[in-house]
Amino acid sequence: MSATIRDVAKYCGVSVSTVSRVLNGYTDISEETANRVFAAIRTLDYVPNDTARMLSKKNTRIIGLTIPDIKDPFFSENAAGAEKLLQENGYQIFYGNMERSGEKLLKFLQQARQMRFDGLIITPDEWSEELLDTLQRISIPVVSLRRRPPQSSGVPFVDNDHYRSAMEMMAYLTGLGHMKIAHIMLPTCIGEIRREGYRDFCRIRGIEARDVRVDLPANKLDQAKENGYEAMKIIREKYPDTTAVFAGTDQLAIGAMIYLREAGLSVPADISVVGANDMDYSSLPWFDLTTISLNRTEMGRAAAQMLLDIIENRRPHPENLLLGSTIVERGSAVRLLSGEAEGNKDGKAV
Amino acid sequence: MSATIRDVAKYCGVSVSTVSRVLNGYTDISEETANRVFAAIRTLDYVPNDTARMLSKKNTRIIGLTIPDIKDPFFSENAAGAEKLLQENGYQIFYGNMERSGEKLLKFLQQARQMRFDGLIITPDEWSEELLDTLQRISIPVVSLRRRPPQSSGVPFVDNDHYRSAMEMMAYLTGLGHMKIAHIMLPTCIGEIRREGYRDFCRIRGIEARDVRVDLPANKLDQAKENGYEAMKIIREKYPDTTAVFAGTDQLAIGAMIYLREAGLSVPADISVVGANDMDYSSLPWFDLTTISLNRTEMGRAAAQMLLDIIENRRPHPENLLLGSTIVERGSAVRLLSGEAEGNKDGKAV
DNA sequence: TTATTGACCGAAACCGGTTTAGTAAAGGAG
DNA sequence: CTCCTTTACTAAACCGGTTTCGGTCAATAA
Repeated sequence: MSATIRDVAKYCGVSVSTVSRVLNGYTDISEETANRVFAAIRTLDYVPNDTARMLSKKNTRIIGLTIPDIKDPFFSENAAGAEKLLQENGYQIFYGNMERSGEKLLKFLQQARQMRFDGLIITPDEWSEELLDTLQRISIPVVSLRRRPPQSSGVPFVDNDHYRSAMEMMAYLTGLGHMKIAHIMLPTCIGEIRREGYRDFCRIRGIEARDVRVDLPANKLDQAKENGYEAMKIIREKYPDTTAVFAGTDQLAIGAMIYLREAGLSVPADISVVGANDMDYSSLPWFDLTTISLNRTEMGRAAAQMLLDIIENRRPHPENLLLGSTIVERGSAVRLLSGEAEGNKDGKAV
Repeated sequence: MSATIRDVAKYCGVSVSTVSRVLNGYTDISEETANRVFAAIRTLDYVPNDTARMLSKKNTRIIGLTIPDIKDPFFSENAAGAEKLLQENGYQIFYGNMERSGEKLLKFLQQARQMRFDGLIITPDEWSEELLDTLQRISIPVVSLRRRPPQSSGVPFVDNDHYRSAMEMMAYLTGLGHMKIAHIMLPTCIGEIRREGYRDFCRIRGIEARDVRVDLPANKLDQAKENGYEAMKIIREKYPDTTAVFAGTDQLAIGAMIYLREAGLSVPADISVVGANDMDYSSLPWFDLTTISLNRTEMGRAAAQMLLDIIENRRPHPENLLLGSTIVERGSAVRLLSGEAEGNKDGKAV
């Protein structure tokens, strides 16, 4: 097999500990010895065995990061943000694809414990009792990304402030003169928060709440388009005078647009449509979707930073983090023509 | 810290080796002893330390899998296919995001060697000398996915037969009566193979080759849409009588469609457009793109299978694998009206 | 009765690193 | 010249598993 540290030591006539110290950058080594060691390492093509190092150092410098669904549109940028920061700090990321399954998450946590990961960034689809128990037991620092744990759990999280951004989007739409705004909600944690923002805004401004909930099975979230379609159909039947639709995600918005297209209605001339999350094809001229843009890279980075702070004990009681977002104005939502307008016309947010 | 195997042994008055044997399912253990051990494991909440296990077993049961680019549209399904098979065989996957960088790949291989991965599935964007050298040196079984290594390297690969599928697509288009078919090529390995198929088909059938090469920098492959747009512009200028466009990927096709839309031409009435790879939004009614569909899950699975065969020495000299593909007929390419048709009208492939 | 066999289990070496505790030699202070 | 530091290094324990080799004991065969 490949050379070990003892081979290196023997080769240049020093002790094993000396080689180890050279490798770990200790300063109480003469330059000459260090050079001999480096030379030996080169000629023997020695590569330290990380599994041995992990065992004796009692840390792995591996962070587990769960992906709720490998097609999750947030995943790539979230991961990129986290990975960059963690790698700068000498950590590796071990990704786990959960496929929207709570069981796979529990298995992953078990693995994390066996492999002695130094930390975890998780995005669980639901906070079951078993999950909270397991998190308690494994005693690995953990932060939740994009999912808010029960307060009692003590698990810190970073998320976007979806409540606020829903409010802002509604303010934007009313600012354009819309007062009959429907909402398509996805039955997820985030979807619920957004609807909450939508409803509260409606209540405060005294406009009718027209939210439609689509009931995707949790493992079929990729069917969002089909569900946006169905939801739009319901909206047209139930609230035919709706002038704007605020969809819980861009995918739902596109689904809604498919329905509208089939119904012979054009966006935004006949009806405005906005989404949330800013998918990469939302900007295509066919959709040109006005939407809520989240800084996904920053989110990943923030979660990683929080985790590092916990691991390195810099922050014993981490506070949760709610990040802001911005509305990217494109062409799918326009000012309501005066004839149809019924609300305020100040054109500004509340 | 958490309990060790020695704690368990002490707790139930047996030797360490006995506990180990129980854990590893040896049969020379009395049922009574095994039960005592299991009970102890439960009450002590013992979880074996995988880093120690890896060290003594001299294998990690970890497979490294590189992702050329975290937004790579093949990644998710490729990974899902590989992961399923590997997990069934007790392996974990360690993903590495290469961000289209050859240097990151080399670093990943270094890591793989330090961590003593049992195998590697890689998708390198180019086969540099250094890469081949490193692969040679690390002595970890490796298979290449979606990239054909130099024959001399001895690295086995699995890929789709892009040459053949390009030919099939051309046969499909000529079958629809098109004889003036342009091709948009992406400057990648796959792009080159597809163009080869396109050109050979043109030569064999005696039709003019009208291929346009777009020159994306390798790290900006996500700008495919912009480049499809530019390429389409060139095609319109250089070959204005073109009746069908075969784009090297769906993204290029969409970019071409954006240009056509701006130019006031409609697809497929004025011009047919087809793509390749079948992205998930290619089926949206706005595009309804006829394209080449590859079985990406199957590809990942095949690569994993090949790797397992190598690792377990079942196949000392693995053969490369070229998978087939199918054309999914949608609405973006139609039969050329007789008035415009100039070629054969048999409506079938060559 | 003795040898053989098989079931069950333990002692200790081993995997390849890190780390602690300590030592020899050289240099400086008194 | 002795004592005290420093410098440069080493021996050996340790991390927590696996595995080899062998031993004990009871049952069976000779």
